[in-house]
Amino acid sequence: MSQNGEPQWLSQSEREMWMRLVGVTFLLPGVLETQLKRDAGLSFFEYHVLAMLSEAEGRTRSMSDLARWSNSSLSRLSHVVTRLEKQGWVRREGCPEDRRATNAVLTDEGFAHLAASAPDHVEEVRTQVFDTLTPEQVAVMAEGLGRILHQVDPGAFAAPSGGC
Amino acid sequence: MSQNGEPQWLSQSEREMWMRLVGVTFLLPGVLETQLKRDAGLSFFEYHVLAMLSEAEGRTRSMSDLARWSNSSLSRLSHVVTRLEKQGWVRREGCPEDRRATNAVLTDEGFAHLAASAPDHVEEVRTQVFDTLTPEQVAVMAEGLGRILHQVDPGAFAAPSGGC
DNA sequence: ACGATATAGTTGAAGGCTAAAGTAAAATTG
DNA sequence: CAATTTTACTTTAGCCTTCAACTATATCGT
Repeated sequence: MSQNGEPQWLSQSEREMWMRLVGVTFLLPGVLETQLKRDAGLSFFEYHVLAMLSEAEGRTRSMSDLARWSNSSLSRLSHVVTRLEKQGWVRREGCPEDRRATNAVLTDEGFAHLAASAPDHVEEVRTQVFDTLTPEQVAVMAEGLGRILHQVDPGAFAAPSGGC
Repeated sequence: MSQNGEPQWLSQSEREMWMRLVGVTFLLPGVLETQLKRDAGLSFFEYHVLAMLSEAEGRTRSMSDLARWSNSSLSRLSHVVTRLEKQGWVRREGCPEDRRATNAVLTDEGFAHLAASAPDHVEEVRTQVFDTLTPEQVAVMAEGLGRILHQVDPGAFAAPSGGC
């Protein structure tokens, strides 16, 4: 704990942004998840995992890389991949070169399910987020959010593209 | 589910912002919570509930209003208030005027604990978020996040200030 | 090459969140 | 004014996440 004098409280403008950022982080995932759960039987996080896999070379990533790309701990990812495996949307494969590693592979069924779910999801994202913003706001927010994300986790989205 | 033709996919710029917003919503709460848990024994959500109470008239809000101010469902809030009550930081009081309603009141101990925790928390927020942003970015992001939040939940932060 | 350490991932238990159902009181409607 | 509906909140059960412990393999230092 710090032992300073008066801390530097947030300015009015910072406070306003902060309250809204907290609101968005609390509420937006739930809203998106409602649509996804209803239409695709997926949680927001599960969808994101499938999406990150679908964009990798060979639709394959090592668990560690997939964890980085989906902003999650390895433990959380492991549990979720187990569930996705039971649904037949993902398959685990051992890596021959490094026998500690496991690759997660998006199955054809998983890809088909993701492809079927994507249009409605994107439409929801557009409705909830981008329809309310100007292109200039999108550009500035991309920059600002990028800085925050880099501060919070310098390793986010910084992984190779294929399997192990 | 929609039955349109090709959906309107995200542009490059939108996609970039989207990935980063998802990253921030997934990771930022966890980072702040690590500090809060260590230094104050509070989850990020619990801290936020106490903070919203501390700013209300008489440090009192009805459960419904507090739920709106803390971006949560009534159910989630009810569970959390039960925990905070066990710690002695919040007290429940029935409302005489409307006997369905319950007021949550921040106790003196709760206020003291919040006051003791606030400086470190604000410093962490500053480090993780505001130190990386220019004032112009803060202003634009406040505006953009406000639009998203209003779309996601028009009722957010739109409640009276005192008890029931 | 050997021991120590780091990396990759899984698992089980504990606790928190969500959704659905339940309770009770107020407001509305015929 | 009685019946219905709405509002306010709590509770239970099930699922998900987190945390800590564990296994196995690879790498590093000497």
